[in-house]
Amino acid sequence: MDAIDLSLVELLRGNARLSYAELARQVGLSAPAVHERVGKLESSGVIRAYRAEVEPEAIGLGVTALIGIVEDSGGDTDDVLEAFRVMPEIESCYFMAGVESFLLKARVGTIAELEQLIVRLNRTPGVASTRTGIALSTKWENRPQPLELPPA
Amino acid sequence: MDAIDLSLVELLRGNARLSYAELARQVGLSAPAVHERVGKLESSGVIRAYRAEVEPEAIGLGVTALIGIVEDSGGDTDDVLEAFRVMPEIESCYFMAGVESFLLKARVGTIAELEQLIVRLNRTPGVASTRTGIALSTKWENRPQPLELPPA
DNA sequence: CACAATCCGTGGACGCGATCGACCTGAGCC
DNA sequence: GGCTCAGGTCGATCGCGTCCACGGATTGTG
Repeated sequence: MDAIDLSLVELLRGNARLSYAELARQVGLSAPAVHERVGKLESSGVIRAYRAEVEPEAIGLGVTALIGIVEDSGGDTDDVLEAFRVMPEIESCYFMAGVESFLLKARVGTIAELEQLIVRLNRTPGVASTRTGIALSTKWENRPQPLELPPA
Repeated sequence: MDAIDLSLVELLRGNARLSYAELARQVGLSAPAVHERVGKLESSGVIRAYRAEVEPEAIGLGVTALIGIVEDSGGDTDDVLEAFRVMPEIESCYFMAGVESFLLKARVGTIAELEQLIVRLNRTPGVASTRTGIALSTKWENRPQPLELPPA
């Protein structure tokens, strides 16, 4: 991970569809060299995926909720996790410090669907209680932050 | 937005670097037709961006926090928002229903940087208090959910 | 020190993909 | 029926992706 790798990562975070030729021009290498570097970034797991970011309303997912989960004292955290994993509405899942073991970001089409999701969560073995907050609007999301070179 | 557009969106959410030729094969159209459709999806705002998803630790952002913000009764929400907008550590910003007006997702390199961020947030005019939760681990994040065709 | 091995790059070649323009077809409308 | 328009296909051109052979710097070693 040198400075050129960081530049490549930053460029691809801004626009994942840049051609290798364009990346090469930006970082001052040849296209094959960039191709190889990006390949290594992918296989080493630095770059996990390339995703199109879509307006959620346009695909029928207009309701965003953030849900805190308190675990049962007797529950198995891994079982709870697996139960969450198969719920497609849960887009993000963080394991947290604090009373609430998990914080989930979920997206659904309607409030009714959100209600059903919450019921399912509360019924999940190992879940003691849930606390749901509704996002009235998303000001921004997953904004890539500018990278700074690590102290040389 | 017909079924083919939805397929294109779903394919690009899974892999933003698919070629137009490959997309064309998948949806059963010609490459120029796909090119035009995708162009329209972009300019109509359905597709907002193409981003490489990067392992945060690899770029020195190993600490993730979720921060609830309670606003001052006298504060101006827009001013608070603008103050948040210029803090690059804040990757996501949701305007919420409930006592906490905002929920922020922030990423920093160290706990010390998180401390500084929280201090800055508390000093921001219009902010009455903050409540910070630290993510011990991210189980998954921004998982694209499978699209279902809207009821025809 | 000389040498070999390795890493990381370049340049050339070739086939595929992106993209443009011309043309075709079906639906909606006078 | 005939116009118009939207949205597609086809064909051609040009640039890009990708493979390969080669070269220079760096490092480890007898």
